[in-house]
Amino acid sequence: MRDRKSGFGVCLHQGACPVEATLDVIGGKWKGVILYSLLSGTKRFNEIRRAYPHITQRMLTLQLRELEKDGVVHREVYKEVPPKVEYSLTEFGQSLAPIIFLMKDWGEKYRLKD
Amino acid sequence: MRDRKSGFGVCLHQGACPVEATLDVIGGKWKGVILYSLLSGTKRFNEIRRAYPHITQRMLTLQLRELEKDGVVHREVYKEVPPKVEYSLTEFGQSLAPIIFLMKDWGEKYRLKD
DNA sequence: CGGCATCCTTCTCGATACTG
DNA sequence: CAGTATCGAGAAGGATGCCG
Repeated sequence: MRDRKSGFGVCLHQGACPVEATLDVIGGKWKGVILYSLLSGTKRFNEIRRAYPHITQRMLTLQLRELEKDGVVHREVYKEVPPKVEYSLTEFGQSLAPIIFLMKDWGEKYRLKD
Repeated sequence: MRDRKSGFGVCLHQGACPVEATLDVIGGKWKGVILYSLLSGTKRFNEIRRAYPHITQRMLTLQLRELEKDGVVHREVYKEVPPKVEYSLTEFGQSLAPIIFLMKDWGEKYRLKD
């Protein structure tokens, strides 16, 4: 599913799995948390890192790049020293908010079920 | 995230990522579609296969087993010849319906954006 | 600060073949 | 019909080090 180049296109044109199309955007290993943290506002790279220390720097970068490529996250680079990069949701990304919030609610409600 | 044995427990007890808890349940490669197809009612194994021919038999089995383990899908085996196995959502699984539907809506709305 | 490059390990997934 | 078993390729992910 994560394989946008091959599998996803096929999936889309079959017109049979809109759910997968959505999961393709938000289903990455850390994308849920990243999007969730950006829902509360623009964040710097290390702000997100501090919020989720168990995400490696590499993974955070990679996932953010994919989210950027999918058009849900905006990356603003300030040409300063030291560098400053801010991430925020695009308007398109905001359209995912209801889903993220529902997932948050569900997770909070049932997390202890196990 | 898929790694329930190590990562998930940690995530849960940190109490910091309810969104991940949800994605852990529905974020598997084919779980979205499977759940979506079960929302419209009980299905036999090969019914789901026919609906999504690009899911291999192996993967369908594996994903269904995980969903069963998570308590969202019920597996009913009829002791007949030939065998008959029916899959349905548990009541717990039904609680995911709003999320799945939202994801379906989003996917339908934005699938052509690329 | 916010990365990227590299190496290396782990895991996922598909293909194929076999079974009650 | 509804699986299970096994193999192997490739992707995902972690650790580490370097850079503007």
